[in-house]
Amino acid sequence: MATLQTLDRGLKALRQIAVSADGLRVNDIADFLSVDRAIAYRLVATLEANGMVQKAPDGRIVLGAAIMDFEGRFAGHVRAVAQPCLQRLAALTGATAFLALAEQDECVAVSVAEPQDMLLRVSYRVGSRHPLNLGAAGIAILAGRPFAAGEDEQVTKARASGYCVTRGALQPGAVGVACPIPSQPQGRTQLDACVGVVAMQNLDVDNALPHVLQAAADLSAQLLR
Amino acid sequence: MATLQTLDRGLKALRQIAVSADGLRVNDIADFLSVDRAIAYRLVATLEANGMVQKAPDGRIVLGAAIMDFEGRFAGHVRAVAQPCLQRLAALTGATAFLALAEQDECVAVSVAEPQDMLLRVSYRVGSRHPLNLGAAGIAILAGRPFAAGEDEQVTKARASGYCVTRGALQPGAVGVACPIPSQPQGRTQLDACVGVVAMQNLDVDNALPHVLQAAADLSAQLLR
DNA sequence: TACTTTTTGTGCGATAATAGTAAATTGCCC
DNA sequence: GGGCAATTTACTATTATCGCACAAAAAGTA
Repeated sequence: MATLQTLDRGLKALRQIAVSADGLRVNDIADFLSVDRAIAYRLVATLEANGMVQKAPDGRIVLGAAIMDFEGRFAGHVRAVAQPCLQRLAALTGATAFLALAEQDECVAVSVAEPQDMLLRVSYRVGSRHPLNLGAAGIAILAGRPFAAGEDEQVTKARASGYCVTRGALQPGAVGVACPIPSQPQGRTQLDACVGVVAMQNLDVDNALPHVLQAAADLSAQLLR
Repeated sequence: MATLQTLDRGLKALRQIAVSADGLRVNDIADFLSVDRAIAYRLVATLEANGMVQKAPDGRIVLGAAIMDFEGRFAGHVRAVAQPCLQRLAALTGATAFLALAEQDECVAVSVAEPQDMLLRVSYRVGSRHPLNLGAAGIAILAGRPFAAGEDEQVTKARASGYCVTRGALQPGAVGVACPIPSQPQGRTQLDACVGVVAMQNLDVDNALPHVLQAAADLSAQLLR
């Protein structure tokens, strides 16, 4: 598949700028791409002309206002794609199904489906957030990332088993089951997201688990090409 | 300043894909850029290789998972830059100062500063959101956008005057003053954001207004270099 | 001040990357 | 299978890009 060198370099630079804590200098970009500084200057100039980056007064290059056009947009897409899958998951497990994304060091519920035929159900508000290291959802997301030194033992265990079960972590009496959305075999992108269900103590974990894993696989296929 | 044609086209395509409701087809991109379809295919292939876009099963091109690297990042930057300015604004007005961004059709509080020396203060939780057409913040953001047919009269008025005052819109007894963050003279990017203050009924609007306007101008200069 | 170093930016010719044509392949609907 | 659209490849002229070298400004140093 034919790719374009100049665009490829520009996108790699842009992403590197995005993930850097306080922006990059032109030299950093040139080093990162292993290209001459002149090229980096022209890449930056083009990114800047499109509003994707801007220069801080001290010369650091940081994200620009045009990034706003992307804020929330992928999450919105994820929500739309995930909804039918979550509804199926909720119906199969009789529990509240959710898809959550990592945002900085928090876990955000992006999409939720509640079972139709239950008298009592746990509701998990879309947009609600909690620390990543709390609850099945956050732990599952961490487990989807590469091993990090000093990580919680629960995370290591969840990475090995592919899922995570917590009881009463966020709410007394609530049981959560979640697993990370795996990356695709040929894909290079990792989603930093998880699917799961949450219910009262009566949740049948053994029944729910395979459905959650299946949902994760389905979503992976749909969201990661 | 020298810009790179290939990168420029790729970025324009990417942004167009982002703002489209349900993705674009290759033909749309070719038309939009006024280039041959073969070029559009190569641009898309490069964007796709970088995970910025992906092809839906039906051929539509939508944003890809790599966009996650940008989600929340610009908002985070905005928050950091805005904080000192908001603290000043809170001190000058004795009211709670906030910066809010539009996200889809909601208004999200991104950064908040409360006055130090007040016994009672209104708190405006970071991350809280409400419909854009409700409250001074949302109306100010709408007023920062170009005129839209059928928009609320309040918005039109706010666009003309450059600010918006609401009483009891979100909470009975609360007064809000907000104004859009203007675009820079030479800039082409619009921020879709607003600054403002919110307080109890005792807010001295005549005193606060110039400070709010000044804060908006300051932030515009800092965020939209 | 003068001098050095770093950072930032620009001409310009050679050349490799791209554009754009046309042709081939694939997938899909009748 | 045949027709049609979507997608990909092959290929060459062209031109956009590369990357050296050079310049200007800024920041540091003595």
